[in-house]
Formats: sequence, C-alpha cells, structure tokens
Amino acid sequence: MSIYKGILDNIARYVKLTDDEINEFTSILKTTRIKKRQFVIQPGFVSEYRNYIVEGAVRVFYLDDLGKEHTVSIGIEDWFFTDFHSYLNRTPAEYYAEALEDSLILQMKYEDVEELCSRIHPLCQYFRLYIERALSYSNTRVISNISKTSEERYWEYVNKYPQIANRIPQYVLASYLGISPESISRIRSRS
Amino acid sequence: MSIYKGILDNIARYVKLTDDEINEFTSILKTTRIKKRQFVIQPGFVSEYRNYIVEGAVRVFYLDDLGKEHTVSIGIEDWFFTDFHSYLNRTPAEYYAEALEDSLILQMKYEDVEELCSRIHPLCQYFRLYIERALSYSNTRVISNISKTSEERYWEYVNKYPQIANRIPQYVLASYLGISPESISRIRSRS
DNA sequence: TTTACTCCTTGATAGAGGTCAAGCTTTTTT
DNA sequence: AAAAAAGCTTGACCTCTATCAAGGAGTAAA
Repeated sequence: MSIYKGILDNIARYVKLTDDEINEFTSILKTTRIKKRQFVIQPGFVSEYRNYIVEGAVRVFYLDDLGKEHTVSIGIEDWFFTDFHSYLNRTPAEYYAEALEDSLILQMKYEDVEELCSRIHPLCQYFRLYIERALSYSNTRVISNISKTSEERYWEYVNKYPQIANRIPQYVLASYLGISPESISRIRSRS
Repeated sequence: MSIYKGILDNIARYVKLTDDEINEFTSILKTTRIKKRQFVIQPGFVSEYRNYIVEGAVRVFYLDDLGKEHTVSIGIEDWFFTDFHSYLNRTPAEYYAEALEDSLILQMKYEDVEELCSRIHPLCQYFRLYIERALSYSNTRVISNISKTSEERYWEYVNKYPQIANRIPQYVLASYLGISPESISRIRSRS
C-alpha cells in the first residue's frame, strides 16, 4: 500500500484530482522519518515545510521566557502541522515541533505548494476547504479556553479525542489545555 | 468611490482578477446596513453569509449556559466575520454577531462563494491565502490565552490594536480576552 | 432637566488552580 | 538486572482573578 494513500484519501474527501495532478502532487512530497524526541522545527530556523503525519505523533509547542512549554497543536496520523507564521512569511520559527513517537511524515516545501496551487485549481480548492475547517476548529478552541474551567476543558478533550489522550504524556495534554500537570493529576483523581 | 473598493483592494493584495471576474464577484455581494446593537447572526439560524465590513464594527460572541458572553471576534473596516462552523456545515449558528456601531457590510452566500471559487481559480487562491493568515493569527491567540496573564494579554491587545481598543466598550474587550470587566478596570487603574 | 440606560470603577471576599517540594512509578538505557 | 531518566501523584501553601455588591459617570431619551 502506497505511503501516499492517507494524504490522497484526505484530498479525495474534498476534490477530485486527475492521475497527472496526483503525480505532480506526490512528486513534491519528501518522506522523512523522525525518532521520538527529535525536533522537526526549531526556533531560529525557517519552517520550510507543511508537514503531514503518515504514522506517529508530533506536537508543536512554544517555549516561553520562563522556560515553560505551551503546546500549540498535537497531531497523529492524517494531521498536518507546521509553524504557520514562519512557513507563510519565511521568517524564523517561534515554535518547536517534536516527535512524540517515532514518526513518518510527508513534507512539502512552501514554494512547491504555492507553485502547484497556482497551477492546479482543485489542489488550491483542497487546501482552502481544509484550512477553513481548521480555522473553524481553532475558533472553538479559543472559546473553550476563555469560557470553560480547567476541569471542563480536560474532560471535553478526553471525551472528544480519547485515542489521542491515551497516547500522549499527560504533561503534553496539560500544556495544550493551559493547565498545570499537577492540576490534571488532581482532576483525574477526583473521579 | 465604489462601495466595493475596500474588498477589491484586499483581494488585489493577494491575486489579480480580470474585469470580468471582478464583475462576477461583485455581483454576488449583497449590501446590508445594520444599526448598532442589531444582530446579523443568531443561534438557531444558519449563518448563510461570509460577511465583510465596509464601515462600522461588529463582534461575534458566544453566550454560555450561565448567560455570560464570550467574544469570538471583533471586526472593524476591512475584516471578515461569520459563524464559520455554521456557515461551512449549514447547521444552526451557535454564536451571535452584533453590530457595535451602525455598520455597512457586504454579504456573500456560501453557495455563491463556492460556485465562484470552483470556477475562478484566482478567487479560490485569494480565499486560501487569506484564511491561511487568519489561521496563523488564531494560533497566536490560542498561545496567548494559555501562556500569558490577564494583564499581559490586555496590554498586548491595546498596543497591537489601539484603534480598536479605543473604539469598543471595555466589557467587549474583556470578554474577548477572557478577563472579567472588573479586572480590566483594575489593570488599567494600576498604571 | 429629570429619568433611564449603559458602562465603568472600587471594595470585600472566596475559590480555582498555580507553584514548590518530595516521593513514587514506569519506561528507557546500559 | 541495575541504573538512570522521564513521567505521575500528593501535600502544603499562596496568588491571581472571578464574583458579588454598591455606587458613580457619561450618554441618550422623554
């Protein structure tokens, strides 16, 4: 089974590409294996790629002035990740992306994506439709952060993504939800 | 000066449209005037339109079970707003959109946008590029919410958007930042 | 110029959740 | 299998900020 099956199925849920277009698209994909705890993106370096996870788990996080980690995104199979600001503006990244497990990812360079999107209309449609949904999800997360208690956010996440919650360290989930690891531990013990 | 100047300039910052394409695009725009305190989107009704603000100010907010308001977005001239989840999935809205001033907006129906985007490649590009930046901004807001104190978030916003902060009621900004109005008042009095 | 909103401020109080510290458990490495 | 590293739990304490309550200021309506 092709390594590209996942991403091509993902695209096919939104648009229909011809065989030629599929070939053009897969030709810009770089396959990369990363070991657990290895960094794919680091502050100071431009995040050159949009990354798609074929297998494994990756988190993107911000390290603040006090040395505390704040997780921007947690991705498993069939998720995209990058430091979007760095990727779009070709400026040094502010975030780290770290493999939480040995992972296999597909990387597509900014220039290649832009070139293909400007030439292949359906591919442009795909990214537009995909990202509109990502934005809708991000809005939900913002509201959850400002309107819900730590306990509510924790159970909401665990119920919505049990397969992810059971797969990642609790301190990562804590830093994603904006809760201290100790509080997560206490929330769990309460029930 | 045309009422469409703002949105066409916005598009022109990303892509070049032909005169015919511009005409097709402007033909789907519905011009709507809304009075201060009037609702454009309400829970229970599908958010049919992507809305662009020509003149005025609009906020989108969520009303929780306890009757508290949580502001999703604050927009002034040259901003888009909608309940994206409702708009994309044709499901009843969960948010309100309320005019903070008498406003003039341009409304484009989901079906019309999709039809044009599937036919006019540069327009699809425009929305893709625009929304990628919106997503990048949304990520920044998430990190700000989980990593910064109320006081830091307040001054960050005021320094970044002084023209908006001075134009909207403080309780709206409070509910956007996830801070109580009383705390905002105390933060201000502290300096 | 009263009346009535709407919005903002200030004080008192309480509680959610952060921090620090120590010990325990599980996983990884050698 | 022992050692080391990584991750989780629990207790004590404390701080930030939400909440409740009351009053003040500014604006719009009558």
